[in-house]
Amino acid sequence: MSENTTPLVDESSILSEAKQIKTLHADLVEQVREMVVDGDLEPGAKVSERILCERFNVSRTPLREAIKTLASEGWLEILPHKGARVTRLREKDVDQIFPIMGALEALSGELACANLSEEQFAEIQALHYQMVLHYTRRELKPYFRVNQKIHQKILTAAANPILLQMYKGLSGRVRRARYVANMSEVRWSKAVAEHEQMLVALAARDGPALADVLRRHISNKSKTVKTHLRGEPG
Amino acid sequence: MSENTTPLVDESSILSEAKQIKTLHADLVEQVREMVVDGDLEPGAKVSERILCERFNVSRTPLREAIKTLASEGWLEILPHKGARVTRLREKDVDQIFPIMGALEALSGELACANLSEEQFAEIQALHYQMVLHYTRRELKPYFRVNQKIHQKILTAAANPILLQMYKGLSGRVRRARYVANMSEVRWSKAVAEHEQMLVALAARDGPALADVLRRHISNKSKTVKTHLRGEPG
DNA sequence: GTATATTAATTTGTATACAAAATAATATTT
DNA sequence: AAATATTATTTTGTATACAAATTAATATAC
Repeated sequence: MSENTTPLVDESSILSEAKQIKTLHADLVEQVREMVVDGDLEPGAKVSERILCERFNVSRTPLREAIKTLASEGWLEILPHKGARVTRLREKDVDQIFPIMGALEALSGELACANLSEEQFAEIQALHYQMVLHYTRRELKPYFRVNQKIHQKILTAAANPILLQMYKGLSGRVRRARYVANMSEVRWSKAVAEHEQMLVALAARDGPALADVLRRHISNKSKTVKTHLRGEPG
Repeated sequence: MSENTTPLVDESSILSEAKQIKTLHADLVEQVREMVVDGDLEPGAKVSERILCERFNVSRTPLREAIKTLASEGWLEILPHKGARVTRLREKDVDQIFPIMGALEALSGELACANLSEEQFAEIQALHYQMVLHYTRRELKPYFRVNQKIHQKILTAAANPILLQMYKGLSGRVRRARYVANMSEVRWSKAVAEHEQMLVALAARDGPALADVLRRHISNKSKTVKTHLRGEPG
């Protein structure tokens, strides 16, 4: 509800609320991941161990462990003896990732409909209208933020932490591309229309319908991103 | 992650000789993962760094990196300052994992139907009949092996390496449970019937139909595994 | 004898040290 | 001057060393 929450990637809230036991490794995974998500480390950029060690005042050991974890999560690519780079999103990757996100979102829709409480629905509904408002004002950035929250809520309502984790992994990898890819006016209006359908399906707890909308929604998003990727030089 | 998915280093595919570069980290990831899959390390067992270092004649540094990677892949759980354990499958996990596998398999079915060559279909068909033969002879182990191969072939035909990778991650986590869970006679015959339907759908390149069968198939499998898990003490 | 407290041993977490490979810089040849 | 070879520097990969926390063992109290 509060606006200061930077979106996405805070599994700590799900996994363990109050954990005093912290390791540098875990911290570094979180922090470096955030650097990638926020664009402090741009796609394709080299991830220098020395630089990051100095940045965080740690030795190479925990940092390297973090790099390995982030590589496994798909954020970084490791080239043996040449170091790590931020994974760059190619059209090929978009082709692979979006259908998977579609399948996972569709599943989340079905599960959410089965589990959704009236309270949760009300929350999503509120976010929806908030998003529509941003749309009418053509406020892209806030629109995106609320949009993300809605999808997050649905994922959460699905009550499947593993599903949520996997989705976040994929979502993070395409996040920047999604954000950067400006939608056309017509596409934007269609996206909002799709969200209207989501709300209807959610209200009726119609799992298959919601799954269908979500799949179409993300498929369209994929097209937008790909168009944008094509327009940009590698 | 680094089994037979497409290499992250796409430029090297042209040069193609640089595959010989191996790091201890990558090797260890593979070997320890295999130990888990093969049951050399049983679910819930503690993964001692010292033991494994001695086993593979390596220092702790690359081994710990491997452990972090395997934890990220879901094979191990790390308890800070207490070490790593082989992830134990609880009924809750089964409830979460199988629906996701269902969604991913369904997607793979759709994609496979879109891409499947006659040659690939013939291969799957051959495996299918081989599997049926094992069924008639009630040879459970070979049945499972061929079964796995069929699903693997479908996944491969989907031509989506990221999808394959994610599926393998989940599949590995439930592999032992699947294997150990003896099917009842009636369930086994139903499973074979489902496989027949898969072949029909594949032959017709009917994506939705195949997706549907795969989803039902894995849903039934889930029930079997859960029943078995319940029968066993935690 | 059981339970708690204290100490010793092991194990994990992190930092440093050294080896090997890759990159940058310099020199050499044409 | 361009291209190649050679050397120096940096960076990654691995091993070792030390610190902190956990587990085990021992001692003490009841």
